[in-house]
Amino acid sequence: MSVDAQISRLKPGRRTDIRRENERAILEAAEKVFAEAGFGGATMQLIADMAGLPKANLHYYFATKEDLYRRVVQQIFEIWLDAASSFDNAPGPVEGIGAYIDAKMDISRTHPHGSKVWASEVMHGAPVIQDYLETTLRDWTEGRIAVIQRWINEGKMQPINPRHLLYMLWATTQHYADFGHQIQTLNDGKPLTDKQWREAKASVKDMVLRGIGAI
Amino acid sequence: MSVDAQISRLKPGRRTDIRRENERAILEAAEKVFAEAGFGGATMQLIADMAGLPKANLHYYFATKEDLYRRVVQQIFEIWLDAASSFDNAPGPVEGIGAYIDAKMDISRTHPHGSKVWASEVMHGAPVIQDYLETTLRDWTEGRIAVIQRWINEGKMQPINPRHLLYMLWATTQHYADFGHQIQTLNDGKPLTDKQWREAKASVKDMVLRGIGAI
DNA sequence: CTTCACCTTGACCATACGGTCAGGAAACGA
DNA sequence: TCGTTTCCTGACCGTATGGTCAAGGTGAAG
Repeated sequence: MSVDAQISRLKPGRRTDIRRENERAILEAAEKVFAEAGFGGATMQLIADMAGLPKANLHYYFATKEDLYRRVVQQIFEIWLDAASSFDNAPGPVEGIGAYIDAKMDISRTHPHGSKVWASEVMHGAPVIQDYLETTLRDWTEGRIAVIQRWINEGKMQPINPRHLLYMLWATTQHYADFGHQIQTLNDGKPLTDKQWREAKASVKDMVLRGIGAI
Repeated sequence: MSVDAQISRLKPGRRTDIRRENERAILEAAEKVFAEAGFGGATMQLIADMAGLPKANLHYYFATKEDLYRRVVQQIFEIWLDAASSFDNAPGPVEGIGAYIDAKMDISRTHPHGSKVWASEVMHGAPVIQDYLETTLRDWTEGRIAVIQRWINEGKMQPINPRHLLYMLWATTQHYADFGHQIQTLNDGKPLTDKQWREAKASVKDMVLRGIGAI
């Protein structure tokens, strides 16, 4: 570690703090605006207002609207990859897939904006993160398919098609974020309560795990 | 008599035809452009080019961009409502829900653009079709919940939460349209073949029907 | 042929947007 | 205190977009 880095760690420094805090505020505002208006409908002015900064200041930290958008999308992808670890080191589908559903449902509740931005990005043909789909996501998917296939071979679940199981997991869990507005409307216009979220998670886990013959 | 003349005689009238044909072409182009670029990213010029008409002509048939968009969204909603009839008059969940999955999966394949437009609309808070959600969709949902509850009471399936079953059906079937690009990327960049679509439908039906204890 | 309703479209306009820039303020090290 | 780097921001610019309009074309009815 360099001397500079040591000093930097001991004394965070006003400068560093300013940059970090402003970038954080901008990314948070951008995530919300991109989610609610889409890339084309979002404006730098609106993001700036929501972040409490002049528009010109945004361009100081993020050169272009695309740069800012790319950062937001990457952020979500990393959160999802982290959640994917729930899958690993599980003795069987009940624990592994159960934990994965729990993790993805929690993210749908805590990061609904990010989920929508991702969905929008993919729906528009993934112009920004196509390389991630072809590398990281593809590798991750193949790995989990192998795990699921192993569970099938070990007789721990029915011989279903692992790929379509993954699609069902993604679709179902992300639906609670992406279509949260529709769900809220069908819930008398009120957001799901803690109890209702627990019920949702339990329902999804029950149907999926029974559907693959794991329970 | 020529074929043209025969067709011409069958046609109700040139005027009506022109309007119908142009509106059809505009709506078809608009559905695609709105799906691929979002409402904010779509431009009337691009829709016009794709429909093969001057931009000013679009505004002759559809006063504003919002009007055109609204028509596109309503069109999809009606298609989905039609598919919902698969649910009715079924003796049990295997036939009713099985047919509904078939119908929704077919729509995901034949109308991927419309599905994306709908998803985008809901994700952005349903600014245009909120009233549909609160009336038609809510009524339809309550009706199907009653049907599912009846099947449960009759012992034809496990006592799962009907509401979350519906969400799972919507999420899973529409995923094949909305996230079609991601699925294609994970399929070596190639669209699903007929065989793969049959496999997808079978997998979804198998997992769902088993998940609710109907098979 | 004339009339009239309907259709077509190039040219145009006001606005809003992404992005730039110059000049100044604030923080920091020496 | 002084010099240097980083940060801040009002004013500005070129462009693209949704929408308008007036003039002209077209076909069917009488």
